[in-house]
Amino acid sequence: MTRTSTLDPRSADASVDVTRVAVSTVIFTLRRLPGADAPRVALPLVRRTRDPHEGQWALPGGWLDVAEGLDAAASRTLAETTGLSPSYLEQLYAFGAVDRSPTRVVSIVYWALIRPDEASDDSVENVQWFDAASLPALAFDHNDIVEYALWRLRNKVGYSRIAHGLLADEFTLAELREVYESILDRRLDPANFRRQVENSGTLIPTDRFRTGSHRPARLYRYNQDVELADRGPLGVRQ
Amino acid sequence: MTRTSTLDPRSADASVDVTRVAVSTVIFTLRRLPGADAPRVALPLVRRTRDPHEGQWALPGGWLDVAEGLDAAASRTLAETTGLSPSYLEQLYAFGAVDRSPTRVVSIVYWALIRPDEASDDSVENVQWFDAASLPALAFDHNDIVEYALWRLRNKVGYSRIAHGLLADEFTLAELREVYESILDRRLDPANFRRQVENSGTLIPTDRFRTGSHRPARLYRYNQDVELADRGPLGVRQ
DNA sequence: CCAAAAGTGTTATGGCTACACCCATGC
DNA sequence: GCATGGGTGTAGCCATAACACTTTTGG
Repeated sequence: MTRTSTLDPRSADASVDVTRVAVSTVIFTLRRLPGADAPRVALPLVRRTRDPHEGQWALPGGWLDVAEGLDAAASRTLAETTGLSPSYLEQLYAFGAVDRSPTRVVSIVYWALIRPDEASDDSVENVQWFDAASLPALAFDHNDIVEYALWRLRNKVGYSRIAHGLLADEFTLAELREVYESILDRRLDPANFRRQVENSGTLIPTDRFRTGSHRPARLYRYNQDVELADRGPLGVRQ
Repeated sequence: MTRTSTLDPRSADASVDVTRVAVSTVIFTLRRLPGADAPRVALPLVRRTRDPHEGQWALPGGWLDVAEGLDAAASRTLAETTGLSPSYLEQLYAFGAVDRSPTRVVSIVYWALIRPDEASDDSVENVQWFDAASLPALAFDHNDIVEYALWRLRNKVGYSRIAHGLLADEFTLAELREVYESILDRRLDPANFRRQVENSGTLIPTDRFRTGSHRPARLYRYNQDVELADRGPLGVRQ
């Protein structure tokens, strides 16, 4: 492959009048704040160290490499900027307004879920976790993007089983219910929730129990035969 | 704005090692075939006149201009290649597999609906309407893309009111039901369909009736106050 | 024993489905 | 009149919601 340096789409030369393709990801997890009872939706942001919006917080991402697919680019840029590899990753939307950046950038945005234990806090430089409900002013149009991702998350939790992407392998029904309650921001009836999820066939009961408080709760595993979400005819393409 | 000709992303020079951004659209309409009872889902394809897959049928589209948003590019390329302007247009997915084209192309794909009366057949050169259920082998990964768009169409018709995008301003309940039946490929109970759609509050009854066969059927209009589909916090952005 | 969460049972409600039935028009 | 689609009524079914109730642990 020949590559002329001046044509490298990853160069930050603003005088070059081309459209560049970036890939960003909105990663959600649940965080239990010290004083709070219910966990909250949180996401990691990266402090920008370069000119457009330098110093402001932005979604993790990077330029699309000429020799990699979109999904691969999302995974790679995510790992490079935050060190995270999500349990669930799905394309969200392509943002391409002319004025969303000083230079012309089309961003293919992904959204992802990560288990709380995988969200290694206080590790990588320039990365910080924020409460999704109270974000600062982000770089570019990233506030809008997060808002849209949150909408998709709340929507999708209603008709698919993505909530499992926020839990460890084994979990109690109360923990699963807590995930739904945090995302939907309303209480669910424990009795009805149990029956719904039991009848869905997505859970496998184990012989183990979570002890420590009151009556022990049975631990469940996720039934891998049932997909997290119906993505239609799109498989692991890209 | 300065533009170096060799950097023009719209040039078809395959030796230039950059990622170019294209915009394509899957446009659906309903066509009543001569001998058939029920209308069928149909879409227009464009015969390729250039090298990659020359002579094969492909989705209408074109290169993204540096100074236009994604939605605008979809509308423009659609009008340029087919002369159509849809009643409903929504982003579908960004396709960016490395091997989907000889040169690296990321395609932002839209899907659209058009009313049968607007689908001016036999007009534009190199454009032909195909039955969505029996397509030939298309250029690039366009067969997969159409399959995904059909999946989205069938999904979305279940929880939104996009079916109106395939009808004229005034229509009978039987005509609206026929749209649903064609997309979902199954019969719906006329009585239950009537009640469902009446209770949804999306229809405004008029004083006019469709005559010509048997008992006249009341004509309805679409209630503009209710959106065709909930797109979440994304408005008319781009 | 008591508090609290785990887990079960029961009833009401509302939407959907199936289908019987009446209405109005063309022929 | 009669065939046909327009339009209404109704009973069964099933998922959900609300909530009373029992069970099992920690303290």
